[in-house]
Amino acid sequence: MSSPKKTMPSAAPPAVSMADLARELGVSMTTISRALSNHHSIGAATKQRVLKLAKKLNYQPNHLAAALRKGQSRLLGVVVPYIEGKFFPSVIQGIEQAASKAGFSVIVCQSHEDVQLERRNVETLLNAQVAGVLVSLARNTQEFHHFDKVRQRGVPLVFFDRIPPTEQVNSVVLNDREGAFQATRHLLEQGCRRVAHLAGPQHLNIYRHRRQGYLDALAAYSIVPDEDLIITSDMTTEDGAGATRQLLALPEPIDGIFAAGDSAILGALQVLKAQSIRVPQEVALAGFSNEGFTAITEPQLTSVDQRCEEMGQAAVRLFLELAAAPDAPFVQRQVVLQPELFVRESSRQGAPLS
Amino acid sequence: MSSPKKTMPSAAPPAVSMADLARELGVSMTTISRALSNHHSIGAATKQRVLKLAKKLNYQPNHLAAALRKGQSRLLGVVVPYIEGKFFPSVIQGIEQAASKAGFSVIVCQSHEDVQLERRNVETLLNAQVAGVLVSLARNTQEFHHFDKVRQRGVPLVFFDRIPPTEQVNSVVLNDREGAFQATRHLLEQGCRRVAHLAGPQHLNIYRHRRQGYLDALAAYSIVPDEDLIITSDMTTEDGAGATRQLLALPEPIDGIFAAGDSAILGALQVLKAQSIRVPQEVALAGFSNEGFTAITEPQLTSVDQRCEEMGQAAVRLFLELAAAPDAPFVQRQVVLQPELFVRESSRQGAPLS
DNA sequence: TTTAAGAACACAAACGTTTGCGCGCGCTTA
DNA sequence: TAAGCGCGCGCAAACGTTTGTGTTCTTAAA
Repeated sequence: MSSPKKTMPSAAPPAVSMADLARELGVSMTTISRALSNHHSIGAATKQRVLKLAKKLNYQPNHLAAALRKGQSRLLGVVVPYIEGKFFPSVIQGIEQAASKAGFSVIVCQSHEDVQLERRNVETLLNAQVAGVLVSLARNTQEFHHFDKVRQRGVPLVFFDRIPPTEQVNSVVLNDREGAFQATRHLLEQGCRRVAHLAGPQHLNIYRHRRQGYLDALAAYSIVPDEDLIITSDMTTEDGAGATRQLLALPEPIDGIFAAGDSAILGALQVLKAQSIRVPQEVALAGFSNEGFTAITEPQLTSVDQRCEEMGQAAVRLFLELAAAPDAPFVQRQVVLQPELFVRESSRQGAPLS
Repeated sequence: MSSPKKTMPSAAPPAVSMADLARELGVSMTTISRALSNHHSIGAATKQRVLKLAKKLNYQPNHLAAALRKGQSRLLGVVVPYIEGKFFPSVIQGIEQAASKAGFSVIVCQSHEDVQLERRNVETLLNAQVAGVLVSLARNTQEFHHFDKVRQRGVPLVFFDRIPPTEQVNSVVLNDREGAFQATRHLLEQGCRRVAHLAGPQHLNIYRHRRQGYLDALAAYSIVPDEDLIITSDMTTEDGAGATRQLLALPEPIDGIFAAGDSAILGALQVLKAQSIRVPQEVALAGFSNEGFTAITEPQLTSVDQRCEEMGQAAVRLFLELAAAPDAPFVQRQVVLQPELFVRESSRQGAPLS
């Protein structure tokens, strides 16, 4: 309204290109290109002139053209199952940080736990000529041929958190077994002797390892695992609630629950409170992921932190290594992060009642 | 290990291009290109042959080249302050959905509430030749020249949720005033008469409107607003807690709090419970955003839902409209979504004690 | 003084598409 | 029978970079 400009029919002024700079300075485009990328065969004086003019004309490099010519962009593709909750946003956060430090931009896709969409996402990313692909698998991904194309094109591929079981791949994971071990051992240290486990889909490495950690901790205390105390589900809040009701119906009562996810342990907590069973006095609880809400339930929930940001950063580092040596023969690399147990009221003996 | 392939030094097989298809079929690249894009000047028979061969050779179009030639890609750039919590992931969800339906891919950037990063993100997106830019402003963005470049390049620009105040822009927003009005009126209907308001930074449209809604509701009940009852902050949980302590120190007690964000109302709840003040009997609470944790606190928190997914979808629709008529003179468009109040225990009179 | 070497820059061919224009064919219409 | 028209397709020039291979000087070594 107060704007001085006329109606301006979006008169898109053709962006200034290297050709413009070259014409203006009376040199060739080669010189411009090399000056901007700080090539050694360009004189210091010329470089200065080019840089200065570029600033003045507000030259913006066309990354598309560069990517086309070089067959590779400065884009990093990421495929995650979803972005709700705390985990994936945080690891994306770590990825963005490390990537931007290395001069890469990040493009994020969600598979929504669907292998079909995952497939399409990978295609999309490849067509966008990404320099690398970072993937955390969808829940129902049991077949991995859609990743072959990535490698065939020579694009670095890194899996994180949820990784393929048998394939030779580069990956960064949490030591899920250790995290589960610590959480379960902690419950045992608090005096629990009948600790149940809410397990996730066992074809996923993370849930398999968490279950193993649980079993290992029991073994360390010479407790023989009771199959009735291990309930496998999709780990939603409702699943956790249902499983807990099932556990409470057992003839011999339980005194602790370790869930492979925080949503499930939340469901457990809700059922226990509804039935006026005191937490942690009668049943102690521990979860996995250190979700934001673990600190605001009553009692607050003990949980295993997954080092989300470190995971993202590590994935990018791994990608950069792979990108640095494009034609190197494949050697499997895996970085394993150490989890950290956050002990809160839901498992601490003598914790104040709410 | 069991893989039959040799060590395979990442022998990237040169991707099959339109030139390959043309050679194979003995036609020109023009024909290939037109056949693939279903151009009318290509015979049906030829189209079939091309399509078939493309499938057979697993031809993957190089979007970069196409984008370069056409000066526009099928990428949609999104800039948000952050992706934690529920709101932005959900709206991104809506964006992805609508975008993929229209054949666009989405690239997400976080500004981390920093105008500097926001500026850089916009640059990055433009250099990636995105077809459009969708933005929700960073908290400290008070100056908007970095968006001029977007329009200058003729790239459609849509703001959502947090939009510039004075500028002539296209935007999709929630009716924040209405949402705040409903929440506050609800508290008054429950019998509250001294309702406080935890307000956010007033240079942001959303917080200004929420405050106005609060004031309007008071006016509807002929209550003159008390400046002591309006506390402005950054709306973190700590801010909410601090503000609540401040309110409790007032000589005349309050009986309700409406916060412009859920984190703040959570802080309020924690302080009230710590001081054994009963919610909602002594002080009723209502927040804004309908975050996930509002359903798991005790008591559960009343909150205003922001129609996140609809917002994302609407933003994409707006973008598509703008993209359809590139040279149309600018006319300001704004779509306003209607909020929905979720009434829960924290405000319901006669709600069961936890 | 001759020669080799290096510094500083230019030529031109790529990268894989899209698209305005042109050309020949067979058909209809006058 | 000649003019006109639409169909189906090819030619070649873009789009904005990067880069291997020159080319021209200047300078140091032989």
